Order: sequence, then structure tokens, then C-alpha cells
Amino acid sequence: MGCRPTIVHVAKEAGLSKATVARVLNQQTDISVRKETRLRVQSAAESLGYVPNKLAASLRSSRTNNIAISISDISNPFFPELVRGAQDTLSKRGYNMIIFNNDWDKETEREQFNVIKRTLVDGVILSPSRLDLDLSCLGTIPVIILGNSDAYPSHDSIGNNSRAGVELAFERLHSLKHRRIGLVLGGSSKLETSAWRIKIYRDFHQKHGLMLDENLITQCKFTVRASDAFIMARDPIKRLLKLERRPTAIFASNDILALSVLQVANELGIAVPNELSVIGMDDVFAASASSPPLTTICKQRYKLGKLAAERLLDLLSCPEIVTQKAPLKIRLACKLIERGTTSIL
Amino acid sequence: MGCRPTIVHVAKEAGLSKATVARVLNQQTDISVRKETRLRVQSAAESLGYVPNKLAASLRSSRTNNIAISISDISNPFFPELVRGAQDTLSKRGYNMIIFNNDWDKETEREQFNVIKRTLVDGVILSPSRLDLDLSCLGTIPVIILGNSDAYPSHDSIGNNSRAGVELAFERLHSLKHRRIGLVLGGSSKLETSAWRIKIYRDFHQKHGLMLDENLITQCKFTVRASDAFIMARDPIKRLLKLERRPTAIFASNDILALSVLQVANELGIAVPNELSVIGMDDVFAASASSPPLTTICKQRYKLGKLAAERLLDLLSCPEIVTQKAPLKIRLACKLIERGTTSIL
DNA sequence: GAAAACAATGAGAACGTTCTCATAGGGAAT
DNA sequence: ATTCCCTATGAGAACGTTCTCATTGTTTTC
Repeated sequence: MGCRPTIVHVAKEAGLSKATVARVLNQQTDISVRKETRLRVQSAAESLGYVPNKLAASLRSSRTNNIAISISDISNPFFPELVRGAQDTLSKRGYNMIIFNNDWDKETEREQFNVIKRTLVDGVILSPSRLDLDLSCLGTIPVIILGNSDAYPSHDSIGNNSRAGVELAFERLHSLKHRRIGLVLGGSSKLETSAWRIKIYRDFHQKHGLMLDENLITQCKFTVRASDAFIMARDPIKRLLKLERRPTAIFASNDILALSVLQVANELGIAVPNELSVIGMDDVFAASASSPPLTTICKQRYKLGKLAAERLLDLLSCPEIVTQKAPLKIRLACKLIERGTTSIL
Repeated sequence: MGCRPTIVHVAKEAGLSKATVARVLNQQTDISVRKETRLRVQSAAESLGYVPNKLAASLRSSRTNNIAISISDISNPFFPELVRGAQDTLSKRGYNMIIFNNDWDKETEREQFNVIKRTLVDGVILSPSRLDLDLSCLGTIPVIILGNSDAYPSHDSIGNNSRAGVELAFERLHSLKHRRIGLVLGGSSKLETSAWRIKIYRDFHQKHGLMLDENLITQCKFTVRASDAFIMARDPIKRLLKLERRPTAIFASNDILALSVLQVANELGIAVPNELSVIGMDDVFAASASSPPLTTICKQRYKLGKLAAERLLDLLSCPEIVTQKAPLKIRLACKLIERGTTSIL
């Protein structure tokens, strides 16, 4: 036989109609099929090596069991574990995952939305590249937003409570008697993500009656690839660490930048944590593997993906909850993971 | 209109048949359609907000434009970049990628093969969990094997030339005057991957007339999650570094283990690279971000994924090459990336 | 003993494309 | 004028399922 056997072949082999075969093969336990019939179908399917054609099934039932996940870059250390969390949940329930990388590019993302719509996925897990994204072109596909933004009030969103996490870092450094704390940021200060961090930084200084030294705020270039960002951050960090009154502690807005701080400090002969405390953010694998291991604010990446997937599955199995209740807004708590890069002044 | 418009709606709107609409929308430039007709179709499609249904198209044409990639674990630092390389190539040509994680588990992998077959992907990029894998159940789907094994002689395979890479590491350490070189391996010595490394280690000693000290061979437990492997490796590594005659240099079979060496050495007050040289393997992101940055044998992960995808696309666009020629076997060269963890004795 | 209910199966439309073949119209060749 | 060919379009089957409705027995009910 040239091409693969279809349900019709199985039906013929078993001497039954394709309707009956379908009933057996779809395990619809509620529908009545004689036991003997069931066995006849199963042995016919087996002997022919029948494998159902998901395409045809999807076309007819308009359920594909495919989920799209749109992120900025799978090779950015932040994402793999998140994806894994989502995927473990999805595959357990028979869903496949299609990944899209948008490289933080609005146009790419837009084009991918079109692809997603053509592809007819059952749902989308979306880490938006920007806050002003038009989701309408996704139509009625259920979407879960990753991130803690309020830019999508009508969608479910699941994120980390990064603000509280950042405050946690500053407070910890303060309790360790640090009073000159550097802030290392990725991307321009005009970006929303940098802006609110600076605000928290200011509020922190005000709250504790500390003088704020603008020189301690360091902006690093934003780049798509993590390894590039790591390199590009070196110069501004070197400048920061060579200030005549250099900071005694640094908070970096992600682990990649924090690790860059560690490396530059090492090269300049500044001992971490004795002469400089460093706190990063995300708890990427490389953070636990540095020497000394990086103290960091842990975002629950795996759980983030897991919860997003679970919520999506809920929406799919029971669409009423979409309209019935207000959209779900989850903010996962960030934890301080104190490793080897922080010490009392 | 409740549901999305189909090609029939567009045809009606444009006052044409669906055949003509299909001709226009599929950009078949070789087929003749009047310019005016073309425009009429396009404006009709636009005004209705028509989005083609890929499912139906795939069912009819039996081309899905989906590629499956089966790897052990996307959250293992080795894979994201590889995946990215494949994906960049694929998406440029209009293919989507579906990811499967098998967690090194044969049963999981087998089950996923069934899913893949149901899903009707156009091709598979496969990083096999074992060497004795039965690929026959994938039927006639084109498969590209990732890895340098010869276990699949009839399939195309693309891998890194790891053996040459390992030799490179030993030779480099030798040229730096190291004569007591430790070997840190992941997984049991019975595993094929460990076995051939040990063989190279022995051959290296023989070639240079060095005495081989079995105590310098350290096996670390194999675990699925990289962060677990990193932790579990600490004890055996500590034992190695506390030997009365400890090695002056260490080669670890992957960066995760090498970083673990770095961390333990740091804790024991052993200065790297002055008192201990370390070479890892893979050039994972964390390797460049450690302090000092890790000298490592670089596997070309992005290129690996890219080449696999390109080859797959070649097979798809021109199936004859499968049968015409012998299977493609590519071994990408490994390079030594000398960073800060190696120095002359 | 007829009607009703139920269990088990079959027939065939529908999903939205692609693709093959047919057909209409118009110009060139004979 | 007839034939031929070429261009532009249409008609409708096919892809392999799911799903609705119909049909056939068999059992239960009054």
C-alpha cells in the first residue's frame, strides 16, 4: 500500500462503517459500542498500522490541539524554562506547542500573528514585544498575556511581581548597610521597563532619606542576543565601577547585566562580595553557576509558563469563564535568593 | 458574520469562482490571471478580512509546512541556540516549528514519534535520546539526525566533531605544560558518550608518555535538569580537588560541569587560572558570563540547527536527492575559545 | 400485542482548501 | 470559413476526518 491507511480502510477491514470506527477510535466512552465491535475495530486498525490524520480531524472539528507561544527569543536565558513549564502542562493534555520568536520586533510579531491566525491554533500564550500591541487581529483566539503590564485589561495576564521584587532587592541592600547603591539597567531610560525601575529607585532613596546620585544610574544598550548584551554592558559598568566614589552595592535589572558586573569587578580586582555586593534579577541558570554564585531576585519562570498553560486549557475546556468573570490577573511573587554576592558593609 | 470568511465568500464577493481566487491568492505567477481579475480578488479578500485556512490547504495538498524538532530538553542550555538556528532558517521559508522534549526518556520519545506521525509534519529534526532508536515508525517522513553518531547510517546527520574537540582540549593543556590533568564526566562510564572520552584521555596519555592516574577520572551523576547536574557535580569535584596530589588542570565534558569546577575551586580558595586551569565544552552562555570567563571548546550550536534546517528544506523541495546520493554526514569543527580559565603552569 | 424506548450501527453531509479537467472566447494559421 | 491553439476562467472531485440524523433490531412498557 502506497499511502497510509485511512479510517475507510479500517472500516472495510473490520466490515463496519467509518462512523463506528471513529466512535471506537475516539474513545468516546459515553457512546455505546458493543465490546466485540470495539475489538474488531482495534485489531483492524492495528493490523493495518492505522495512524489517524490529525489534519482532517482538525479541519472538521475546528480544534487543532496546537498552541502558539510567542516570545522574544528562545535563546535568551529567560525563556527556555518558561517555555518548558508551559509545554509540560500542554503536552500532558495532548497539545502541541508552536514557538515564535519575534526578536522584540513589532513588525515580525505582527507578521507572526497572521501566521498564527492562518495556522488555526486553539490558543496563544503571548509575551508582547511592546505594550501598545493590537491583539484584535488575532480575532477570537483565546490569548494569555505573559507579563505584569496593565496594557491589556481585557485579557488574562500572568506575570511576576517585578516591582515588589525590585523593592526587595533595594531593601535587602539597605538592611546590609549599603547606602551607595548603583542601578544598572538594560535599554534606554525611555523604555517603560526602565522607567518604573528608576521610579522605584527614587522612591527608595526618598523613603530612607538617602541622597540620590544620578551618576549611579547606568544605562546599558539593549540588544537582542543575550551574549551581546553581556558584552555591551561592560563599558558602562566599567565606568560605574571606576567612579571616584564608587557604589558599595549594585542592583542590575537582569542577571545578564549582573553577571557582567561580576566579571568587570573581577577584572578590576574588586572583591565580591567584600568590596561590592551585587544583586541580579531572573535567576537564570548562569546565575547559580557563577563564582561566587549570584544573589538574585528569582522570577518563577517555570511556574509562569505552567500557569499560563493551565489557564489557557481552562479557557479551552470551558469557554464560559472568559465572559462570565473578570479577566484573570496573576502576579507571582519574586523571591530573594541570597547566594554569594551580597554581604554586610 | 459569525465565522471567518472562506475562499467561497471571497469568490462570491468578487463575482468569480473559487478556483480563480485560489490562483490569485497562491501567487502562482506562472499561471495566467488577468490583472483586473487579480485586483478584484485582492480587494474582495481584503474587504472581507479573509485569512486562508491552513488546515484545509494542508489536508488537500498534504504539505503542512510544519517541522517537528525533538530534543531532550529546551531548558538545557545547550539547546535553545540550536533551536533558534533551525527556526530562523525555517521561518524564513514559511515553516513553523513544533518542539518536543523527551527528557532523555525512551518511552516519552517513542510516544512523541506517534504524535509526530499523527500531526503530519513535513519533516523532523531529531536529537536522539539513545543510539538504538527505531526510526521506522516515523515512516517516510524526512529525518535529519543531530549528533555525530554513526548509529543511523541511512539518515542524514549533522553534528559537532566532539572527539577532535576533546583532543584539542587535552593538547592545549599539554602545551601549557600541564601533566596532571583531571577528567570530569557526566553520566556513568558505561554510557557511550563517557566511554569514548575516556578512550581519548587514555590515548592522549599514551601518546605523550604520561602516567595515567585513575583517580583523576571523575564521574558525576547524570540528571535531566542542568541546574541539578550542576549541584550534583559538586561532591565528586570537591573530592577531586582535595586529592593530596590534585590535578593542575581539568577538562570537563560540558560547561555545566566546568562551571561547577570553577565554583568549587573558588570556595576552596584555589585560584583559577593560576593554580588550576579549566576547560569546558559547548560554549554555553553561562560560560562567557563566569568570572573569570571559561575557556571552552565551542560547539557551533546555532550553525548546527541552521544546517539541519537547511538540509531538511533541501530534501523537501527536491526529494530526489534523498535516494540519489549517499546520506549527508556533516561534522562541524569544534574551536578552542581561550578565555580566562587557562594559563601556563 | 402494539407502542415506546433504547442500544448499536450506517449513510452521507460538511469542513475549506487544492488540483485536475473542462469550457468559453479570441486570435493566428491554413 | 474552418481549424487550431492559447488564455482566462469555471465546475467539481478529492483530501480524511467529525458529526448529525436515519435506520435497524431488541427490549421494555402499558
